[in-house]
Order: sequence, then C-alpha cells, then structure tokens
Amino acid sequence: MRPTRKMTTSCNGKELGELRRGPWTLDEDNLLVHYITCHGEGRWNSLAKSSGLKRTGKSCRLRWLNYLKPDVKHGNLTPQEQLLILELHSKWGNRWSKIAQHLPGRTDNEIKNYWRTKVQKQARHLKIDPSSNRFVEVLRQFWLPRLLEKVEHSSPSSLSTSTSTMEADQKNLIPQPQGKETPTENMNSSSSNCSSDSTGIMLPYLSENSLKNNNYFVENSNFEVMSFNQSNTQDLRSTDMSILDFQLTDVDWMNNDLVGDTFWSMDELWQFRK
DNA sequence: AAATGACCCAACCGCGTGTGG
DNA sequence: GCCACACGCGGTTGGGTCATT
Repeated sequence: MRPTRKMTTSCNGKELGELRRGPWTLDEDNLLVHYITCHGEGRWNSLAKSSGLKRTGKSCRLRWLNYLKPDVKHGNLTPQEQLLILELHSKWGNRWSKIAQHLPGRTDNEIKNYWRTKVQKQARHLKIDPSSNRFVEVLRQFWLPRLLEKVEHSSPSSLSTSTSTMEADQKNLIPQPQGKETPTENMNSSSSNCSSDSTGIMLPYLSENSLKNNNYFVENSNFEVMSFNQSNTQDLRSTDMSILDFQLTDVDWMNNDLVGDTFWSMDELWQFRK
C-alpha cells in the first residue's frame, strides 16, 4: 500500500457524528483492505458498518475503487493513455467511467482530473472554449500528432515489427487504407512535414492531406495496435473526432516504463506551436 | 525566509438508474 | 405502479504542495 502525501501529512478527517470524513488514514486503509480481502467488495453500506469503519458506504467504495484496489495504477499517464483519452473523449464526451473501461488500471476520477487539469488548462491558456469545435480541431491537429510522435519515440524499433495479433487486427478489425500507402508508410509520409522545436528535435506533424487521405496508426511491441481510421472523404475540419475509429488490443502496453516526465509535459507538447 | 498564487488530486455531493419487495 | 435502498456516475471542492515573487 502506498501512503499518499495527504495520508502522511494531513490532519485526521472531520467527525460528523459517528461518521468520519476527509482523507483516509493508513489504519482505515488497512481495515478496508483487510475486510474486502476477507469478505469481498460490494454491499458497501453494510460493509462500512460491519468493518468498523466510521465511513459511509460511498466513501468506502470510492476509496477502494480509486486507490486501494490492487489493479489501480498510480502515476503519470503514458502518451498512449493520453492519446486514448483524447480519442475516447472525442467520441463519448465526459463519460469518464466509460473511458476508464478502456484504460485498465485507471479510474474515472483520475481521467477526469487529467482532463480538467491538463487538457482544459491548455484550452484556457489558448483562450479557447474547451467544449468548442475549435478546441477539438486544435487537439486533433497539434496535440494528437505530438502524442503520436511521443508514442513512436517510445518504441522506435517496433514500427517495422508485426505480430500475429496485429496482422489479425489489420485483417479483421482495421479497415485497410484506401490509398496505395500502407498505414506505416502513411505515418512516415505524414512526417514529411516537420517542424523543429527549441530542442532541435524534428517534430513531425500530420498534414491535413495526409490525415484526410489516409489512415494512420501506431504500434509497438506492447502496445500492439492502435489505429485511427477515418473516412477518406471526411474533412478533418469537421468537428467530430469520432470519425477516428479506434481499436486497441492487448492491454500490456500500459505496463511499460514510459511514464517519465519527458512523456508527460503537456506544456512541452504545445510549445512548438506557440 | 516568508507570502502569495497556481496547480493537483483525493474526496465529497447530488442526482440518475437499477433492483427487490 | 410505488417506494426504499444501493450503487454508480459526473461535477465540484478542500486542502496540501509547488513555484514564483
């Protein structure tokens, strides 16, 4: 169990009659984990009473699902995860739990916080309404390609690899490109438009044409296939990112070690365009 | 070193939905 | 159909930490 900074530094929660509120203590966490280990989760109100915790069932459920559950991942979102969130949010909007279902180990709360603190922050800085079509367009044209670039750099040797799973996906799940180029070639050709940021790194971005005329996808050994397919005739300037059809296989990609700060800075992702 | 503001995230709240009696 | 209860979801907030002045 990982103590949070709040758990270790904050005062105890307030007492509301019998019920406690505020940050959970280590003892409370231990109690909840032990109880759920013995009795299983669910029936949260009775669990709260039976366990001896002076918390509401709601509070217990939230603490378990968002923090204590063994498969909950902590730490920064990988570029792949960020990419996925952007994509899924464009499809479903603020359906955080639905989005979280596609990011194993991530909670709706975490994704929601990410969106509010990182994505919407950028919208504010750009003085764009985060719910506006304009912001969606900016995300698609500037942010997504940058994230794709991060993903690509995270496993530079893997772009030429092909797994059986991927091949199956390409055949069965992913509509093949209509043009002559393969998706990988699209990726490369789309990178022909480059800009250089302050660090001198060539930063490819996807031109409107390359996006309009072709599919593109990213893969690596763990993150096997991630595809964004779209109608050839669809104008990218349209406002609905749901035209980017998404498929993902194999969740192991999220267990990689790409969570370093260099993959994380949203500000850095924007700098080359500012 | 102290003050201040911005940022981040865990936790809370209200509401909608599902279910059983 | 109605009611009560439990659960889950999305929005919001409180407070700790970090960065800047």
